[in-house]
Amino acid sequence: MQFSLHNQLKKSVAQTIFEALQNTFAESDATVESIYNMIGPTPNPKAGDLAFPCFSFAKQLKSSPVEISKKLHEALGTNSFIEKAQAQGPYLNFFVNASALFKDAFPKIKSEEFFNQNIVENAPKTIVEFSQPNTHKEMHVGHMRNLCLGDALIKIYRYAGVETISTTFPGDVGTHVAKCLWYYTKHNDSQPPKERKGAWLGSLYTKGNNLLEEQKGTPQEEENRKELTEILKQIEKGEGHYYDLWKETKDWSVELMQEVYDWAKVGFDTWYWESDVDSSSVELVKKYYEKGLFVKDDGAIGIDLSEDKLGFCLLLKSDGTGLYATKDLELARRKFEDQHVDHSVYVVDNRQALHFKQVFKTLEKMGFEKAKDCYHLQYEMVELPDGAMSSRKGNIVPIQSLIDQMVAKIENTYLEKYKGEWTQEEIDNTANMIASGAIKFGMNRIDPNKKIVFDMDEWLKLEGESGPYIQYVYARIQSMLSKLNDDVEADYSLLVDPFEKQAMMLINQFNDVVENALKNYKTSLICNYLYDLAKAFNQFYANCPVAKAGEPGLVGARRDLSIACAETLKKGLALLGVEAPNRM
RNA sequence: GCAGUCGUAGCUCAGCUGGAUAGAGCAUCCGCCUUCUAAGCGGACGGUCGCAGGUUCGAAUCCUGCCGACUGCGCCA
Repeated sequence: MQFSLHNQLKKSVAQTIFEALQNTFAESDATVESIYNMIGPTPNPKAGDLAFPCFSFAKQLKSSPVEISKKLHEALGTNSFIEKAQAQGPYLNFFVNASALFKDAFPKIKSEEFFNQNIVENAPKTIVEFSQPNTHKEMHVGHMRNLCLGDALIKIYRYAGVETISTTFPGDVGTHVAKCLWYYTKHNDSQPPKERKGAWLGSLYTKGNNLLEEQKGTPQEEENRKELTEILKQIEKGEGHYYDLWKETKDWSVELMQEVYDWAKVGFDTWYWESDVDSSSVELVKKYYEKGLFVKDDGAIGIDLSEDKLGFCLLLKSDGTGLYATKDLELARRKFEDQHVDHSVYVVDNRQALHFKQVFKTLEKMGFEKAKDCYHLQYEMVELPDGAMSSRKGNIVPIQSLIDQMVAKIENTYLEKYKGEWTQEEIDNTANMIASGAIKFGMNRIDPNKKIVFDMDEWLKLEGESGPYIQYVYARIQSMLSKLNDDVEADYSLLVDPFEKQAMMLINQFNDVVENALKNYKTSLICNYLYDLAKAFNQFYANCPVAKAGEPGLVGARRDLSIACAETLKKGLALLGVEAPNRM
């Protein structure tokens, strides 16, 4: 992916360096763009705000980095964003005139121009597949990580100017469904509840699975297997009482999923069902088998990928039915050919790493050019302190239970003081907004390849580096602004406090963070940044009075700085799918 | 056995594609509400960056080996 030079400060400094370089070292082949990408942070504010390391030029310019830095410094032209430059050893450091920068940036922040730049150039049309829950099971907090990750990624892509399709691929067929329906028909004697039937259905799956395990090795085993096969057959054929039951119960699960999606305000442009691609994927594989790409081995059909060190990828079982990989081939074909995407991202946990390597390699061998633009965004599991969560065993924390406990905690502690003053509706809305913020921020905060050990008590603490911390800053700013006379004129040159500067510099970095998040598929970078910015605002707020700043120009300038912080935080939270409440 | 991911403060984690004195949160202890929401701010305590080599002007970051944890490896999804 190609990125634009969207950071005005860095672009302008890069231009200044470029000119100095041209004037001093004619043989330099550095471009404004290459310089832009080399400009980085300094270790501390005393050393400056931006650093330009000169090491990489040493060889080409046959001069020491220290010497280069010195000469560049002497040749440096003026730049309105730069207060002064300093050659410090091999680094050329710049002290930014943050108030000049802010004066330039604030109107663009207010008009949203700052947030509407194309960060990506020549963006490839992208599809992101995420949230692939199974029907007939209950969604747990592990599924939430996937949902939060995928949704944030989509929003970041779209923010950056990439046309993106969001899609989901629920597992509505397979042995888990058969096990659930088997128990439902043969052993269940309770009635489905009136509400949240999907959760009840999920518990039947767990019971069914346990009973089948128990009956292994008994005369019942053979009979059970026959029954499961019969269930699967009827679903595949689309007729019979099991098929009818499947259709009915599937809807219960989908309702439950939809409840979670609605709560999280996540939507999908396209829903692909496993049952949709089931038979067509088998046809697809047969076609390529006839072409000679796939081979028969031990009665089954697959592709030998051992020369790519990916083993053997099985595609048709000896009974002629397909597997997970089979369906993913057909699904990928549809994404390429029906949706015409150039770039395809799969948000799936890291246990599928080999699966996707095999699928992508197979697609490549099938002749799909876009196979090389497929990316498996893998993430580690959410576990409980005593190990992995498993619907099979029944030791899960349902998403709903986390939501309910969190909303209750927020209403009964933090929002308690507003009871009577606010309407119950506002209290409910706010509590849900904060709970959503806590969960989404919490799920995105951790680097994807680190596992999350889920501890309910920890999640219910809404202090420190959390979504509500950021939301709280936003709400406090709104509250402060509402009490402020907003027609005083700002004099930005009065913003000279280090805390003010810190906040202004961070705001300027917003789009750089988005760029990095995109480059590295790391939504966690957005979280880290928002926390830094919120923290910077809190420090500013604790040290610099706004309303009682004294000089009117300073009141206006601090007011605008607060507005800019609030708007940037709000935009950043939105990238995580988190709303910012006006009061909390 | 082979492959992948991870190993930074008591706990949970940042540390961007190597860069200048390793940073937060939680926990513990101490201070700050007669001024803009204390879900906050400040301070103290706390680290041989798993171990050993290597590359480099420079390594928590890259390479190799070892140790440890987790995951995956043909008829589940």
